[in-house]
Amino acid sequence: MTRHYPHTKRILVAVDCIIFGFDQNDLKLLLTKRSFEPEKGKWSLIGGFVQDDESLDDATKRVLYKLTGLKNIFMDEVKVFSEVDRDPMERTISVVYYALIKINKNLKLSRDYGAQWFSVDDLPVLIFDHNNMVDAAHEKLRWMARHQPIGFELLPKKFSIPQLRRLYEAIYDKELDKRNFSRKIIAMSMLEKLGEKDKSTSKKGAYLYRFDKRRYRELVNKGLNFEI
Amino acid sequence: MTRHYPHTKRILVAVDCIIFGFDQNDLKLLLTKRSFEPEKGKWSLIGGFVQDDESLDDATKRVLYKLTGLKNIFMDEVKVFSEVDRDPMERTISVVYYALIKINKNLKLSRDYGAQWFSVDDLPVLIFDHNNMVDAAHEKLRWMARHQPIGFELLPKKFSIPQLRRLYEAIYDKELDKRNFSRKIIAMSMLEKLGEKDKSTSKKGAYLYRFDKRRYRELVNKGLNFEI
DNA sequence: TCAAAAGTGTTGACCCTACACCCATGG
DNA sequence: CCATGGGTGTAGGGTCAACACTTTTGA
Repeated sequence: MTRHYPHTKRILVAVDCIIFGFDQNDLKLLLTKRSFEPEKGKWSLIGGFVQDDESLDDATKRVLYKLTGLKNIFMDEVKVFSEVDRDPMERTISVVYYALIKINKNLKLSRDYGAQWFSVDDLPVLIFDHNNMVDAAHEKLRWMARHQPIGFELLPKKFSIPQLRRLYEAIYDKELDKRNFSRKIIAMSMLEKLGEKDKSTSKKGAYLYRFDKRRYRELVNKGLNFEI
Repeated sequence: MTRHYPHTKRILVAVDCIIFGFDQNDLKLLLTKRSFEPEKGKWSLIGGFVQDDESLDDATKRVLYKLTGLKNIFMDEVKVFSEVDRDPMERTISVVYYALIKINKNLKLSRDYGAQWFSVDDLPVLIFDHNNMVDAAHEKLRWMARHQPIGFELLPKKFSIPQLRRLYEAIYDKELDKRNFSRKIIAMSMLEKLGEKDKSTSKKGAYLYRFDKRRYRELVNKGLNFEI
């Protein structure tokens, strides 16, 4: 015997991803050319319908993997967009995620989606309510970056303090005092200083650091609360 | 011509609400006896399926109204629960909201749901993943109450500082220094002091205040950031 | 008159901000 | 040798936490 809840018209469930990356000085996000109707050919977020056998997290991982070839991407739910007419073709609710990835030469984007990086403050018009999704995701990113150590997800494993500062300046769209910033971040003692220097942005070179996740967790257990 | 996206098995979309209330000293939440299969008769969150013609917010408002008779309840999305087998009957994803209401003698709960208030730290076992939903909602409430002035939604329009403090003590499950607390909250100057006193909890009586939303917005525009 | 809750002030520690100069080095 | 970005120290103000006693009044 198969039992069912009472019938309602079908509601499709989708996920859409705001994929952030950081490229030296700019916070960017990845947009794709929509490959199917409606609005085929327009700029849109990457997304997909949730399948029978997957949770929303699974669906998001699948979508991200197909585009970037990466697994274990940092991702976080933002909110659900569910206005009745948001998709003109059929009733679809969409759960928005943001994801953080490291832009570097190893990153090989699938050619299938016509994906392109855009600076967050110079975006094209997107389909449906996708611009609103971006706004919501950006706001959540700012909030989370301030209170959780997620900024490191956007940087290479080894990074310099000035690089980290530029990242936060890009996220907050605000200049930060370099002395205060480095004092604060070092005082949290969750960074491991490496011997090497990064000379790509200056002649003197800047010391490289690594985020020490284990140490961070210890500190949190001792009552540290991260805030930048 | 009707166009459709490719077919997938139907996924039902539901909302579930964690309704918080504050009763003098305790943070409570409202549970109902489930009235349909599966798990009929067990304690559960109040919820409902999203209908064709409503957004998630609409659905949540409808569910809250049917139970409490109230409109304009404060509510906020927490996250989506979407594990494939979370509902044994049929694939259902559920969007969790928390809502804040004022418990008082005007509150007339519908008799249809067998609803009952429970102290947040003395809850029964709930159906499905509802206990996890409560945990997620409670965490979000703590977070939000610290950073946004939502605590007032749980108190009567007129309230005393000690009452407000007891509320925050209940939310954080932590004692707060009454001198520091009242200094801090008054310094934010978003409360309007009224002439009257509340004598229900002491012989001396405590001055009543009102939250001044307009003033609060002004302060935020001037760069205040609320934090308790 | 006493019990019970409300109200109030001070101090020291810490943290945050603002600010300017020297260092290292590749070109 | 000089232009460029990296690195560092200090002082003042503000904020926060810790702490105890007086006030009011109903019972």
